[in-house]
Amino acid sequence: MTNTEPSPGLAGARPTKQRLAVARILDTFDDFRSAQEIHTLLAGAGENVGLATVYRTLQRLAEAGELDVLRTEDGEAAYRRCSDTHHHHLVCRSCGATVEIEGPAVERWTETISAEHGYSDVSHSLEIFGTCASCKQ
Amino acid sequence: MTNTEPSPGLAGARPTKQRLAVARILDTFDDFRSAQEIHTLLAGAGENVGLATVYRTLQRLAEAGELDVLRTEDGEAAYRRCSDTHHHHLVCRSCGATVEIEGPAVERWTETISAEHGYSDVSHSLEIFGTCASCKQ
DNA sequence: GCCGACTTGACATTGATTCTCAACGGCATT
DNA sequence: AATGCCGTTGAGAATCAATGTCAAGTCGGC
Repeated sequence: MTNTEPSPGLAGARPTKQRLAVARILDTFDDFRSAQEIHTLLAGAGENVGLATVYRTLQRLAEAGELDVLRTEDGEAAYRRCSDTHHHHLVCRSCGATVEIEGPAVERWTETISAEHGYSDVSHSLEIFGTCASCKQ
Repeated sequence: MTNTEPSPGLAGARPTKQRLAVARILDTFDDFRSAQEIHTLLAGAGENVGLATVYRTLQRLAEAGELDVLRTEDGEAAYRRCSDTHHHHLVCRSCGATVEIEGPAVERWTETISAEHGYSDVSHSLEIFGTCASCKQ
């Protein structure tokens, strides 16, 4: 029997050299990085992956829930690997350090609110930006 | 005595024709509109205000807290007049209808969390996107 | 090894936002 | 009312992330 479930961490996509490279680089950091940054990181690691491919791959992974996406305060998308539970982030504005946060209360709250107003098909985004202790001084 | 407090709704900026036009148009809708849309609305109203000026004005007003800003799911900034209390939004993905939401609990929660992790200078963004009742069917 | 379907990458393009800088317009002063 | 200072404007160029294009390359099964 052939294994129908291909390489892990790739959302079922063909495990091409490029996608593997992206998947690998994602393990080397644990804060949020923009697609452009990731592209540069790859180049620095000797892996020449086209920018478009990086975008495509990140998007696919994000859709598949393999990655967290967030919009920085100036509107760029940033990615990182995430645990599979739904959660939010506390992000340092200057160094990018991230803390994963769970807020069951918030989840319930948003659901109640949207139901109350007749909204369905609801998604929400909650990000907290601040300056972390070490960047403070 | 000279009135030190200039025109209202302009964040203390000089009340130029352009700024007044922007301020006025903001009163004609109560959902979120992108800068570009606002620019077009102005043009449609016969007020020819430069795009750059629209951007500058909106930014200034937003900074002054006269406007709410939010990032749509695809990263564009959208604006609208807001009440002066801090709050969040429940936005319809398809028609843009907006409900203003207050969540003292969330405010407290974010503050506690960030303090817990040593983050200071904290701001947060919480938006809920969904499909409103009328767009549902 | 061969083939069709899926991927890639270099490049062009879009679209929002910001920058530049000379011309302009408030406004306090004379 | 005229003057000068300084903030403001606008047209276009410049940025920059993100997406589209399409021919060339690659994967995996047969």
